[in-house]
Amino acid sequence: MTQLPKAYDPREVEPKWYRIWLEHDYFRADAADSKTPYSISIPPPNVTGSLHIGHALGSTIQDILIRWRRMRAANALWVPGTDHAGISTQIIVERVIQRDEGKSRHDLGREEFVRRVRAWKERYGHRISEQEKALGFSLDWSRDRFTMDEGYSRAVRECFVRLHEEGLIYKARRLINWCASCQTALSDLEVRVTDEPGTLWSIAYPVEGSDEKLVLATTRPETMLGDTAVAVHPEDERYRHLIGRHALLPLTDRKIPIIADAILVDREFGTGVVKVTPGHDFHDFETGLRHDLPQISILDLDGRVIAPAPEKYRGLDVAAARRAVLADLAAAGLLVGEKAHVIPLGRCTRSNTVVEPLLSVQWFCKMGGLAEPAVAAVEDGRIKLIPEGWTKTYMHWMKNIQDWCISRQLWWGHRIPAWTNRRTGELVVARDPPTGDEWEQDPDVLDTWFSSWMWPFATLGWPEKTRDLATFYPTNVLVTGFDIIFFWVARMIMAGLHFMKKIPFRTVYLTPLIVDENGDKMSKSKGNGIDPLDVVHGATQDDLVARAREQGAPEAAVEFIAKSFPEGIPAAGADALRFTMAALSGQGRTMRLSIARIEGYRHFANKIWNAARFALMNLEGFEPDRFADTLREGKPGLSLPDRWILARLQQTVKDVDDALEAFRFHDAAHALYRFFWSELCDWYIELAKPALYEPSPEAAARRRVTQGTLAHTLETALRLLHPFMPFITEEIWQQLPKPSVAPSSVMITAFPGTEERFFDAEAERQMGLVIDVSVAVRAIRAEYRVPPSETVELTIRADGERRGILAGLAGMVERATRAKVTMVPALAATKNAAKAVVAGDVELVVPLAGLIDVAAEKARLDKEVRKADREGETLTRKLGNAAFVERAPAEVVERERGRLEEVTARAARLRSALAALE
RNA sequence: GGGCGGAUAGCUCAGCGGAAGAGCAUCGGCCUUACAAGCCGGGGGUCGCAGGUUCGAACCCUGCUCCGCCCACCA
Repeated sequence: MTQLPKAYDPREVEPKWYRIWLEHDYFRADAADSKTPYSISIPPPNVTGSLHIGHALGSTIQDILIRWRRMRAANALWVPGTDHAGISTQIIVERVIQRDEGKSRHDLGREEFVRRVRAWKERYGHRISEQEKALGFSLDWSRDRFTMDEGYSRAVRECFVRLHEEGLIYKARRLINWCASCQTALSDLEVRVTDEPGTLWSIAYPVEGSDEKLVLATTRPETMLGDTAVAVHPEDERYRHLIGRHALLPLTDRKIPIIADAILVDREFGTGVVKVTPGHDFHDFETGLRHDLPQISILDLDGRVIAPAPEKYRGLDVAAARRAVLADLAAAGLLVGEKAHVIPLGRCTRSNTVVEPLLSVQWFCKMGGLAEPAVAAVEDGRIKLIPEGWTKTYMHWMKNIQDWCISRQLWWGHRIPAWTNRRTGELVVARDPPTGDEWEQDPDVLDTWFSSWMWPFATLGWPEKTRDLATFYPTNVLVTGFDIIFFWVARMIMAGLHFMKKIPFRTVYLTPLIVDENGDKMSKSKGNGIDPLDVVHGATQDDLVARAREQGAPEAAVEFIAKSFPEGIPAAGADALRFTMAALSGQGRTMRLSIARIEGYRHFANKIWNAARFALMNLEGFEPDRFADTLREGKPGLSLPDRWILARLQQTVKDVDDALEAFRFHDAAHALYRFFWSELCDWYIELAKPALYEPSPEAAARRRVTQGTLAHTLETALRLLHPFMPFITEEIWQQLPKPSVAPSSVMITAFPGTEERFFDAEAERQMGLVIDVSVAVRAIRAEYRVPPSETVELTIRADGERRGILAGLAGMVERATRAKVTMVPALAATKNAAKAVVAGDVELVVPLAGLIDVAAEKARLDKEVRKADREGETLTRKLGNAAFVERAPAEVVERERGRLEEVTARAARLRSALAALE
């Protein structure tokens, strides 16, 4: 038999098996296979980034599903890939070039810059797949996709052109969110609104041809230079007479109309008057449309004041312009109030720059019509969101969806397939460039999400009618974070239904957000993030600090890292990390992760390892084929522990399968953990030892059956565990003696199915009795500090059936408690003994001459009596309640009666034991 | 302003209508020939607060208090 090392070391085992799995092409799916397809497309990570622990969570869950289904004979396909991630990639590369060469992207020029980003992608793109391999993910690498590879780019153009042909994509001058630092338009979703302290100024606008002044409040006085109206409420008596007249816009020579607009004014600050700046405020933009007002832009793309604002302000940035305007208003006596005010301020989610609403010509996609079928698909249950609570969030957003600004003023991305004729100004949207020199392509690129919303079908070959598409679309599950429900999930549903006429996936499983031990979101700038590879391979404190510095983390983050990991991170292996992910996945919306937790499951891996070591050391002479036949014939020669562990195993198979079916990964993980550790290791293996160690020829049959049960149980458990812990299960499984028909890898074996015939209530009842008795005796031993090496006398008094059962199982109790058991029909009174009562009226007596402190023993028994009495009282009261007996289900009443009987018997036995001490 | 989560043992969380649970931490005893990354045993909770429904509530309903997230002309 093979000798395994004493402690499990994943470092060599894991890469070895991944290599072998790849060599055998086990991850590859065949679209022509007749098995039921089961497919998942991985949410593509940013190609220039590296996986963080959140990816590890989502992908572990996907791999569990894929491996489980593959073992359940599905044609399982998991599509890998990466995303070009427009803005964030461009920013990263720009920053690096600036740092290393002191050049901006404009210094390099568009073509060269894009070439550089591609080179960057080539250099770092492998990092993600290396991480995914280290974590054991069974992705079909032959189908690896990138959102800017050639085929995908074609799909994006096709999508754009079709939507344009259908009139769903249009170009318009609109107010959009502009980030002056990224120099691009942003969608609403890329703007984060926060409440920030600001000031509310009151300004007086003189009324033309009158001494009256209109006082209005604003948090953005500089935008007054772009005002094109003043609005009052139509019902407001104070101003009704001014409607239709004009106000003299201070600091300018313009006069602007006084209009009535209930919608706008209702929302304002209570003065009853509102300035209207359609070029710089979303509400005002709408108001401007309602009243046909001119739209004036007084800021350029860098956020500097431009004409038609008066000459003296031009060139100032927003802050400077604000100071100048306020000073001039004050000088003119028109600044009449100022107070602190909290204002909601939009900031760019990438650069944190304050976002400026700017008038700009952009491409938009009409969403209303696309959203309708996507709402219906979720409403009628064709697509299910898990946890269900997210459905409402999805619905709300979808039912109020706005048109989507899809153009971005970036260089990295899918360039918009639209060309303008330099001579005629004609605009052409087409799959391919028009011929001739006079055509100039739109300089803008598409929002990244405009390519990723096609992910589930574009990765399978769309727009071609591929075999993959026919077989694997729709995919079965989407596993992703809830933070991108709007960005991505909702849009994929819309795109899938629009282009494929079919939902893109049946189930959306939304993972929790991983936060640190303090509940803070993990981020590079804080330094509280955990790199999955550090968990897998381990890292010293110095490693962690050095790498953080190298990646340009702020000094505060470096300090945080040094403080958080004084001992570094111990190598836990991929399996332990994966199991942790599964076990913690049920934690609502956030999931706190700490190294200590992962270590707990590393211990579990070691436990599995050692159980296997034990088995392999004791399976000599075992013949798997023969035992397989034996099991098929029934359960001949199986001992109680054999029958019991096989029953528990079946229960676990059922629990795990049910849990996976219901996407309850934590339930599955806990069922496995409990079974393996608390049942297989703590009880079965311990009770199996005598049979395994017994060398005599007479015991050979017994030994063979025990070996068989142990091997069978372990092998089945490994298959159950495989989706969670693929490496260690493979390593052990390969070494276990198996029936000759077993395939070449555990990953292509059949996932265990529930076999009803192994359920065994009687075995569970009997083992329950052994366990109860053993636990009680161990407690006595511990209480009186009996040295573990010392054998104690144990007298058991039980009646009827229990007497028979326990007499038969005395050997097991002896083994579990290091006792010598004597069964008696009646107890003799003794003061030099500790007593306990279990299972109603089974009495246990452990004589401990010289060790018993009568007072202490009395106190111990008294405590037990009181506990039993309390329980008895509750039950008596409950059963004395006529309403309960009448209305509660009969089986509940029956159970409570049984409990009362049990507790009453126990109390009586304990009392007499107590009396014997008097 | 609105919506959605959460509040259960020292910590992190399961349980979501019929006996309060797990892991970690803690305390005590053990190097017992698979495993000290281990084994055995113990302590620890008016299940956020107040009402209600029910024979029965940690669980369902109503209100309240804290904490977190999301949306914000649309909630």
